Amino acid sequence: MIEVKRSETTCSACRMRELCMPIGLSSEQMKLVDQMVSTRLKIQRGELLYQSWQKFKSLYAIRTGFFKTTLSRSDGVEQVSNFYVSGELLGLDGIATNQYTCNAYALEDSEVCVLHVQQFNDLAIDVHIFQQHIQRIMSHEIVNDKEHLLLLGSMKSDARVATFLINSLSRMTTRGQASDELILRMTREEIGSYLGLTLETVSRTFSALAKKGIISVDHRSIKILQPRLLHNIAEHQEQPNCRQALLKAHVC
Amino acid sequence: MIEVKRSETTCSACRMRELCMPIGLSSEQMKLVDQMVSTRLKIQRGELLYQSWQKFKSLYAIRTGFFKTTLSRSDGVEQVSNFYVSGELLGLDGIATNQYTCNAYALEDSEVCVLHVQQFNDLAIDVHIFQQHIQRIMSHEIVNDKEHLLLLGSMKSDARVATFLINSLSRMTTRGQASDELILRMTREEIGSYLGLTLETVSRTFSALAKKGIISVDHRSIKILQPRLLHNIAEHQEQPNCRQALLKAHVC
DNA sequence: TAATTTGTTTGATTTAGATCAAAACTTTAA
DNA sequence: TTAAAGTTTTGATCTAAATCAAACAAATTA
Repeated sequence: MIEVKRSETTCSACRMRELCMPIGLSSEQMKLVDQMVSTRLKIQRGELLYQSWQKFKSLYAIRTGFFKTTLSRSDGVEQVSNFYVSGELLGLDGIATNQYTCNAYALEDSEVCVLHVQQFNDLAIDVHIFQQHIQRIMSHEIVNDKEHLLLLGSMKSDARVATFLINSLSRMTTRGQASDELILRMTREEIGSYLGLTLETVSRTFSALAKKGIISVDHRSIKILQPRLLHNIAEHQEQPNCRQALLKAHVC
Repeated sequence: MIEVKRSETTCSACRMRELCMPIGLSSEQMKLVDQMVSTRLKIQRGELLYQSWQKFKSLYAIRTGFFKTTLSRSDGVEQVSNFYVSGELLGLDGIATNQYTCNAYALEDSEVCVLHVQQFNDLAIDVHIFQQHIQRIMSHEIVNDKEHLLLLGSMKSDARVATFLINSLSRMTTRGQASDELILRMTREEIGSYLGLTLETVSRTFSALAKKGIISVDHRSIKILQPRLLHNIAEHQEQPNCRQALLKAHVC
């Protein structure tokens, strides 16, 4: 009876199980996971899912929708730190200090599965494989952040924008149908903040790429016409610090 | 007998146990951890501990010494992604993909405890509390990376340098004796790479801070004379994107 | 429907920090 | 001890990207 009830209230369509938990749990263990992710939450465009300094209570698996996370500077300005699409996990930054360290906003009407940390901990005691999986996801987050560090620390603006387009596209295609078209869910300002650029520079770079015939831009719909050339631009990161490149790698 | 032997070969002086593993393991479990960290490795200044794309075999707890990790750009130039002091854990980035994603260099003669991943996994099955602890360390790494992202994405050069000095000092003092003096183990070029600046800008910023009497610089020894003012500079991050600050936080 | 707000593009100008250059200082090697 | 290599400082110049500005387009709201 509980079984039947759960099949109604549970995240059965939630991609959590397929995407985030594709590992060998017994059906007994899987039931526990199901119970854990049974709470859903709808959240509207523009709303805050959680906020920096709030007590860490849950992880959130995105069922549908689109999110950005931002980091708050001491002067109150927020810098976009990442974008998250359906199937991805929000809130991992909270584990370290039991407080969230960024703010998560829905950029479109979204639905998430709530994984309460208490249930999560209870479960983890039994299901270490689950915990190992979370560990893997966290390590992935570290790897992503390092890539982003590299982008912010040493790539010039057109390489940053090109990298952003390539990554956005591949993220879409791994989660859905392959395509050369990209629907951006965020503003130029949010892209700029994410890439350490102003919105004007982002806009100008889009225009320049379009003029060269590498992409076509129709408001928030971007078509990648010459992926090869776009990759070249993303990789052609000799400036700034060309001198250093020369010294160390004998390039330039 | 094994007990006695272990006390000789084991990382008893290794701060691993105190610093990285200060959690409630039974003495039985602690024995397992001790066995696991019993392999030590000496590594000389300038040498590579592990390298990007190598198979992930171990985590390394720094016993003594100082390390930098670098990210490799596709053109071969390396950007410094972090510095690590004794008591900290190297190699967490390898868990996600079973390959290291950065290069770890010793900046001075160092000694590490080797945690072989196989032993590590076997142990984790028994000692989930250990695994939880690793999880916490990883989450901390994520939090640190996010802070670094914020620095690279939206702080101007003097705030970056001030933040670097403050963080370096606090990292030293948490691990040792409190002091207002800081011995840098890395070159200006490495600091610049870490902060997304050129070595000249780092040097100029040091000189400017010294001229103002906020710090004093004697080659690689830095004395913090006015920590209050240094904090102000680190936090005074209104530029760049002053307009955005104005729009969003009504500052400037 | 017009009115208002929000987001985007493009142009002109400015500037923080990069680049280039050279001298001075430190460390290591011979 | 000198030599050679590596590191740091400081100055002059240049440039990529920020800032300022204004027109325009899209999305919301009245």
